[in-house]
Amino acid sequence: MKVFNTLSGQKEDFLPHGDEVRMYVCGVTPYSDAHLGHAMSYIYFDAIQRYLQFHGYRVKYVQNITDIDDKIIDRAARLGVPARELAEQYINGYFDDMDALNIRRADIYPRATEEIPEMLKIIQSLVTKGYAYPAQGSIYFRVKNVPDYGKLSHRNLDSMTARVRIEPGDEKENPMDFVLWKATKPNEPSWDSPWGPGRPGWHIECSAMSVKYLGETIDIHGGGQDLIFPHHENEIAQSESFTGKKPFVKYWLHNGLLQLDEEKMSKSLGNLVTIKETLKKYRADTIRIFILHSHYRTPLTYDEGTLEASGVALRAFSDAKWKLSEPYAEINRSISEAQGTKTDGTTPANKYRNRFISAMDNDFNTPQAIAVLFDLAQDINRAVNLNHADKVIEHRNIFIELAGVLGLVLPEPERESLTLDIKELTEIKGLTIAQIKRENLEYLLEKTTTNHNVENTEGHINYLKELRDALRKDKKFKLADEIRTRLYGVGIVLEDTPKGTVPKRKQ
RNA sequence: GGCGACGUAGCCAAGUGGUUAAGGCGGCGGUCUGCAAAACCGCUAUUCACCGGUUCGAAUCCGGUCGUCGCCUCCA
Repeated sequence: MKVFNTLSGQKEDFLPHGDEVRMYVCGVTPYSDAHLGHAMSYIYFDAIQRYLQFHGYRVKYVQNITDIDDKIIDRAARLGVPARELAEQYINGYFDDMDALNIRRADIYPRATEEIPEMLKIIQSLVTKGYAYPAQGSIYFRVKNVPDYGKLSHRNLDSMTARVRIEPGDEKENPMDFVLWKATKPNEPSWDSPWGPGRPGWHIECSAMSVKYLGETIDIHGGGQDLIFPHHENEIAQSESFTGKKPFVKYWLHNGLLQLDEEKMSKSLGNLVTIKETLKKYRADTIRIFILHSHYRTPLTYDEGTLEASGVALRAFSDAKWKLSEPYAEINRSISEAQGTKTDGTTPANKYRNRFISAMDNDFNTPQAIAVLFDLAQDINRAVNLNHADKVIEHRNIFIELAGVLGLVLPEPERESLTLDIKELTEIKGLTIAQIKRENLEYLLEKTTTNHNVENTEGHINYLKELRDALRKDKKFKLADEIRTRLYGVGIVLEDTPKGTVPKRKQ
């Protein structure tokens, strides 16, 4: 298995320290709703975590929550609520989003405000060792004491310093020094420290949490490419100076950033689409296919056309997975009972699993992994067409397994609910086809097309379907087709199969 | 200015030295169907931004040009 390591700039063999992979991914600062860029990053790392487990590793996954920082304080002050309360609200929203996207929870979500003692311990040690110095109640990290500072972002102090503007009144020794502990300002949350009241700088929490929960050297540290500098660079400097052990992280994995139009999607630029908004228009699986169909290190552009295409792809996956359900169930059940259905890992279908593994072993190539799913889906459909039940079941099992590794749910379409009975229909239901008057049909179509409340339209749809079946039997195709067309107009597709008509929602 | 990445069909997107350049969306033709839809079958890049070079051989390596993006300030 190979992974691309930002530190070396190359693909390297993945050799974790033990049979448990220790993985840390930078989490969010909860002061507003998470956007699709966050979803992208966490979906990638979710797929990585799932794949590592599929591969046979145990994984210990830690993700921090920066629940105290300038933006939280500003926003809370503007809204007149305590910072803690604001953070709590958006942390809950964040977890709702992650759950809705079927992103597995990390094992531990440490919060900055609950890890202050750990951070102070590290800061104290850094001061003692000369890697940090106090200035006006704050503590700064002394970057020039770290000879290999810049190794992750592949730059050196001189080139960085040349570009930095020196701000007047800056108490730093060197403009590249960064704050470990911020002296408190009036009306801000603060914690006691040996240097007076204050709050932690941003970078220190990750060092503290990583060391505390995963140890002094971990296997994977992930995040967006925008975190490489300064955040991760500074984490390395702090952590390695504190522990005296290198490397702090064996493999640095960074995902490319989501673009909106010509720019990076970001909170500070304000050009974003939140996860909640996106989930109103697209299913979680659709979003996942949209994201995973591009490699994690490549930037991806938010595009509704591409999302729509992902939705179409999802429909194909879903249909392939549920071929054994109505109306195919009966056919396939009889065949499978007659022929038996064992799958033992040496079947021809296993070549798909091997292709999937080769793809994912090569720096988590999810686009290729998804291509394998398409090929599998095609094989399932071919087997269904030929009534080869053994083959259907064998391929379907692998399909479901591999789709699951990518975190795709592919839930069964809800068809039972189409049998709801609606009061207004009962009086019409007694009529025979010969008695159906144009007005009755118009009435039903009107009911269906104007009422977009799903609960109340199911019964209408189902009745229209029955009506249409009867019309088709009577060869009244013009009217039957009109029903189909009108339903299509409100997002209902009627598919006629040899075993009957299946109503489906357009994706 | 420094560092990093990218430019592959109408669109999205793999491939990074060697048989016919994955896969998806869209489009076209066919099978099936009363007609559709879905599914299946076939077609849809002699060519990988452009110009040079290395090589028996390059989309893949090297140099240059043009264009795009990210980081260098908080940011997944």
